Amino acid sequence: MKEIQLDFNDIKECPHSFVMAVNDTMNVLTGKWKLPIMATLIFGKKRFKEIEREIPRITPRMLSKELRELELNGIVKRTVHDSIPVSIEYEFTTSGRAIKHVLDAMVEWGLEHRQAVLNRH
Amino acid sequence: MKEIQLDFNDIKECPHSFVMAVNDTMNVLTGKWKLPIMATLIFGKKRFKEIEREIPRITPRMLSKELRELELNGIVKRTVHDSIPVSIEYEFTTSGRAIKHVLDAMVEWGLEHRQAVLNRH
DNA sequence: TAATGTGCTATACTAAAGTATATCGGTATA
DNA sequence: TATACCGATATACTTTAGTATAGCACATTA
Repeated sequence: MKEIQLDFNDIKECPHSFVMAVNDTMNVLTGKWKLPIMATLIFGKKRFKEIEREIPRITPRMLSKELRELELNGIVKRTVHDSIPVSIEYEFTTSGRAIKHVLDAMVEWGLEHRQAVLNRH
Repeated sequence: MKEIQLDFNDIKECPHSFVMAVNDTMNVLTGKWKLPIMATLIFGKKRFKEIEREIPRITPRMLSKELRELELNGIVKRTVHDSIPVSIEYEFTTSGRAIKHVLDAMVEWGLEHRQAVLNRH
């Protein structure tokens, strides 16, 4: 996982902590399968194969990779149940679930912007 | 400019228009220099060289490319003043400026999330 | 015993994003 | 006349992101 380092740092008038915050958020959301994966977890815990089945063209490699990134970023919690056989569950952390507010803002702006663009033609 | 097609479509429970809205927003924000460029335009119009000077390591190729994308996406307006020599100015569209609400949500979540992660250790 | 499900990883590849460097036609300035 | 600023574009390259395909250890079901 390569952290995108937006070269924002040198731009005045914008607190450094804000820049870092936006970078953090972008790093969480960037990646082709991040949002589909999060969408599957909205209504609760899911197992690897469940997520895989719900996202049509994803490969296990990508699912594994993106889940690991989400876990490292503290968005998703991975729990190993030591039943036989072991089952493994993925779910949002509290902080991870809160990213919904960002998505809500994106939906709102996206809808408005699409209208604005259409109205110009 | 390649449109990221998040394969979100097949996931039930989420209106298709919402998915498109989030995709639109992500397409606008994705790209290493998009946010730095937008940051320079917050306080008003700027010329190509002004933006270039304010963003330390950007190359003219990338600035040109990202500005063109922002223009195509209806975020930024490009105005050619036919003075001699011509000067060209870039500024936010109304709809473009409104993306600030999304950035605000990202700042808020980013700050809270960073705290949440720190508190766990 | 064979086939199937679970939760992955390894290797090799293609495609997309970003960088480096040079150049261009016009205008203004020394 | 030489130099520099403006707003870029062209070509070639490297790096990162994503895909394709195979396989593995273990357990269950037929």
